Amino acid sequence: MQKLKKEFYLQNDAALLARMLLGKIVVTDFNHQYTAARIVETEAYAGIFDRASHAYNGRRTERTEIMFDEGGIAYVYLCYGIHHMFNIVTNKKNRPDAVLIRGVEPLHGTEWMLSRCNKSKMDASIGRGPGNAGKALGISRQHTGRSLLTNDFFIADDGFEVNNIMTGKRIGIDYAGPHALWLYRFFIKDHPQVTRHPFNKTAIELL
DNA sequence: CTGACGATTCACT
DNA sequence: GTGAATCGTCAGC
Repeated sequence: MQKLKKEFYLQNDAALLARMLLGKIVVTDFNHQYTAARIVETEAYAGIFDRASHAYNGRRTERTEIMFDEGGIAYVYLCYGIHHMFNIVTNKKNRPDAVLIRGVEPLHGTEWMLSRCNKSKMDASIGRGPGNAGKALGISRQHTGRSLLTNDFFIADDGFEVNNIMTGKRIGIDYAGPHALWLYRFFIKDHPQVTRHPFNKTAIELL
């Protein structure tokens, strides 16, 4: 299992990175609670020209400043006062791109995931949806800005080959107007940890 | 300081 | 498909 290097995160095509992150493994080992899960659904948020992005039009705030930093760190923010959304910051400094991790397949440390999700046995909801994915991995707002090149928080490649990649419209960004039509969501076809949504029906398979 | 809202989830009809 | 939960963030005054 190979930890992704800094150069990977510095690439400038957020959509391509979102697609390449499918099949990779998120590893967290906070407080000696080792958990690992395979990424099965992502969304790209592409810099200052993307109306769906928090960094649209170059908006810098205390919260979004982290997106303007160099790739290879986490951007985690609170949504609806409940859900901690885990993003991977990409691209060079002052190019505020990010990839939202929307779904993961649990691989290791399922006992920790169960306790974090207040469940007694595994089911498809563990890791499904951006809120649940971060929750299962123990990622919360306090991890925003954290490097993904450390030993307790990183992304790895185990050589797994993803076959059926689908792409479609991003979810929950109606406010983005025409940019809501961009095919910036990527997921593994028919995977149990992929968000159930009407957009899945209009998604198309990549060759 | 205030009000409106959100890159969601879950239970329920 | 509909609606409530819940609070940090942000723009505006």
